[in-house]
Amino acid sequence: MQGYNKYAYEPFAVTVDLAVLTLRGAALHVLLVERGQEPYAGHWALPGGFVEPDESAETAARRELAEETGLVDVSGLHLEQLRTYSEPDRDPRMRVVSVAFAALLPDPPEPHAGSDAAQARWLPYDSAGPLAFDHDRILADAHDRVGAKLEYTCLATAFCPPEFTLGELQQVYETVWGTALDRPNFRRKVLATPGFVEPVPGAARLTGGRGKPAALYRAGTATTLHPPLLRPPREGRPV
Amino acid sequence: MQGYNKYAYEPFAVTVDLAVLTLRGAALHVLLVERGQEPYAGHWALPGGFVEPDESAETAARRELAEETGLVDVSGLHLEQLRTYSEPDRDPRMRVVSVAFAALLPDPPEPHAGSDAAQARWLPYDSAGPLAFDHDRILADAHDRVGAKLEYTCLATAFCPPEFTLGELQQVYETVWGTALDRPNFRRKVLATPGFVEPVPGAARLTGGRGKPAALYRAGTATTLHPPLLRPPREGRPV
DNA sequence: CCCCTTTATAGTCGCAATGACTATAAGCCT
DNA sequence: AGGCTTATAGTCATTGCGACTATAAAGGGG
Repeated sequence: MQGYNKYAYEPFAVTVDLAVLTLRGAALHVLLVERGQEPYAGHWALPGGFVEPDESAETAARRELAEETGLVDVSGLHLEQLRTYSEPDRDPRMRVVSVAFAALLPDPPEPHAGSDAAQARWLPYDSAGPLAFDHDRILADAHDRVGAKLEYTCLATAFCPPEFTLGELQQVYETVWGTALDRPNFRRKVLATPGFVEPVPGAARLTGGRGKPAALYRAGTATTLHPPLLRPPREGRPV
Repeated sequence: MQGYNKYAYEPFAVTVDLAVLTLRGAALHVLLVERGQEPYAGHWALPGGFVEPDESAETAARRELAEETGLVDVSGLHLEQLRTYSEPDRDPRMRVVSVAFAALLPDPPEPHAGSDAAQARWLPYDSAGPLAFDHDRILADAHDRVGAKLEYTCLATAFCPPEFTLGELQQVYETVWGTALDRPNFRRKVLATPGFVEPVPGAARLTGGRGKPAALYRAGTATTLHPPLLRPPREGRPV
């Protein structure tokens, strides 16, 4: 970066790509848009767009998130920069460097088609088939990152509405990790971690359907979990 | 990213910035270059440079790493993408988006001045004063990331030469975290983690200086630590 | 040459965290 | 009413880990 001038560099297009994740029932879903143009016309892709001259990648990502989901207020949503994808051939048309983000939503709204008139919808993570460009890789990286951060941060509450039950919180872990957790142990662990969740004071209870009504909790003030909530170790792991 | 054309976007300059970290004795050091030109002439900055048209950010970072350190073979060094810094005003001259990397070196070579004829040297992390641009932030983020990854990955061996003693490995943790660790407990934990380190078969021993010679180990095949090696919790942490 | 310092390694003890499990409570459904 | 479902309370044994003691193997200074 010493002594460069305006003409010493090659200009790049800079975009953001978003892996917008949410839980629908017991399945992880991702927001995808259908491409209308070549390349990859007819393929599904992650939503995204260009970073404009006066905004940062974070600002651009939040703007795109609002546009694609149709949500009015996205200020409270968790948005996390994943990494930047810059392989020279990742877009066949031109040199595009993309800053990827993961966004976590509690209650998924029905998406409306973006300004580009492309179709947008939620697809289950497992059946999000081959995506355009390197978006399969980005989506997998998003999943890995979120799964890892569940272990040692309070990220799971970002998937939950403002007030939630411990069962819903456990469902987040089980869905993202793809493993079942013991309910009493999960409960003990969460409640023993200071600042993870705090009970809603009024004896508020929510009855969603069957079974005994559960107590409601809010996200606490802590951001990290000490000690972490480790996922059960995989069986076929190298010894 | 639907239906853009060549002229629908604003071109950006894309650079890489490197936080090259190493251990000298018992202190964490970072490789810095002195800027010769405005802005921030005379200030220290992280090494870096432009991404060229035919290379990815990772390739550019490894190329810059070789140039700045003078090392011939940087293929075995750990290079990790941190995040991308894209605030519109982070460079007063023009719009520059920078992909930041952390690089970990075992034995620090004496740096030679880069092609820009700027001065380059190792500085202790703690006395790496105010840096140019947003490089203070980048350096702090690199330190945070490395400290966190020591907990749940085998990253510490990236600071060590091919063969090392457990005392040297412990020194990595103590230096990066800034805390003292109990030696027998550290040893027990490391040896109990399958794949973290493996003993050098020949009864090889290294006598660096005083004390009983220590057994030598190599980095194992594992990449993650299960369960993690947690750093001692800070005292004044919110309850 | 002996002792002292330094570092490595072995092992002990007790508490805290956790996995596996049982039991009870409180709602809905038929 | 009885059974199903989910929430919550608690038990028990094992593991992990922090704190600590002890022994071994080197070098250095009188």
